[in-house]
Amino acid sequence: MTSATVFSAEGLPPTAYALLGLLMFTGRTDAGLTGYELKQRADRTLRYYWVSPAMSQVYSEMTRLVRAGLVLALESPAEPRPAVAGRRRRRTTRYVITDAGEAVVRAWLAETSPEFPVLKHPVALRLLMGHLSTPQDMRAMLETHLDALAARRADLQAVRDMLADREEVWYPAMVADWGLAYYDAETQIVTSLLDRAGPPAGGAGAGLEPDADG
Amino acid sequence: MTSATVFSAEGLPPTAYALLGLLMFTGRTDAGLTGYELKQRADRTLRYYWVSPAMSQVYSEMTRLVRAGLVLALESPAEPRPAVAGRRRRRTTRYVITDAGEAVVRAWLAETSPEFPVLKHPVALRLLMGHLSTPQDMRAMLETHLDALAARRADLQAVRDMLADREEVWYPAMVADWGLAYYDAETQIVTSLLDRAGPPAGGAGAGLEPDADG
DNA sequence: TGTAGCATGTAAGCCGTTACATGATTGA
DNA sequence: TCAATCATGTAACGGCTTACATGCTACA
Repeated sequence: MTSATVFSAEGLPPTAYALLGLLMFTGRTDAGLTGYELKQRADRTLRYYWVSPAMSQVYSEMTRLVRAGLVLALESPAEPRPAVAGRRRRRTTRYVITDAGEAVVRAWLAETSPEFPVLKHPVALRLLMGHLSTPQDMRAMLETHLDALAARRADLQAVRDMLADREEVWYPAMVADWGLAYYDAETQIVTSLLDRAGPPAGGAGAGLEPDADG
Repeated sequence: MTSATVFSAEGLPPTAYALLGLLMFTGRTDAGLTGYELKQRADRTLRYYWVSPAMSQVYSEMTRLVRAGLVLALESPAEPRPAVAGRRRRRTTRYVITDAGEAVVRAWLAETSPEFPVLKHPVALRLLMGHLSTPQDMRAMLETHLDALAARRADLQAVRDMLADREEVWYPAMVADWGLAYYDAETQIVTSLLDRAGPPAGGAGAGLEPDADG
């Protein structure tokens, strides 16, 4: 229709689509989101299976999207004096996705296929070099990782609870459940690695086995 | 001991430690590894829980590490004529980790603690925005992902088989098993998501449920 | 009055990728 | 002789982060 539809659907980094996607939940009918709020949403969603971009990136990405006509920046209409007592008047930029923006997200979803996931797992990376450390230290590392995993899982569970069974967020809830199952699986796997017998002889003892000294 | 031990253990990107770690397997006693071989090792190990760096990065990283004294670049001693018939004579740079390099890796392992893993999961990211697509398309995406998962798993299984039960690679085998279990878990989770009932009403039908049209 | 949260950016810089360029060796 | 693999780099650039800078509002 408009010339705006010509925008190349590629050329945008995945994080841009992620942010556009977040704007599709509240940014359409409502007043939109501030950069700050966008970052908060990201922390509660993207964080678990993507990356929560830095504040500065949220802003620079919004600038880019506004320039591309995919997002509208609403300088909020002043409200010169505090309208309601005790209510902070907000004079900030609120971002709203445009029709062109929505079209771009839909096209991206429909016409491109997802790459295989990339995992950056510092614990696994270090375990690979276990022979440079001690079995005790490797055990400790894995146990610490179990704690971190539990903490993360609790965070995500809180998010999941917020989503309750509201239908608008059916898919986000689904993704959250995916994440929970993922953390559970990783917990099981790491636990079983800890149970596993240590490296064969040679080394200083029992490997990953809890040292039954004495 | 030597002034080389002063090298700041930080300041190196994780990929540098990963590459140093790879050099610790063969690069110590043997003739070392070429950049090319290093990349191959990375493809068989790092790839599954980290990132397999581009060739160009392998070289630039080696350059950095050589400059830092953590790696030795051996310009191979010529072998002017093909020593053995049918055997390619290699006149290439082979990289060997130095004592300082080994110290740095060990210090990194012992003194720094791993960050929480980061997952970049394009499939989950798209599923989050499922309401912008059709349940059918989401189903198809997840099914395609299952195929990709199976292919990846097979690759990793092949790697695991190569590691057999050789003790030098006990830890790499452990990490490979971790990866296999991880892929299995993800397969289960995605399968269960596909079995799950679709989004409640409103939308055009049965959600993720296989459409029982007619 | 001060701190915490809200809000918005700029600047510098590293990590890492793709694209490009080059050339030797092996085997069909 | 041609293609595939081995082998090594440079250049340009993009994404994303950290550090820095600024200022307002709410509340204790």
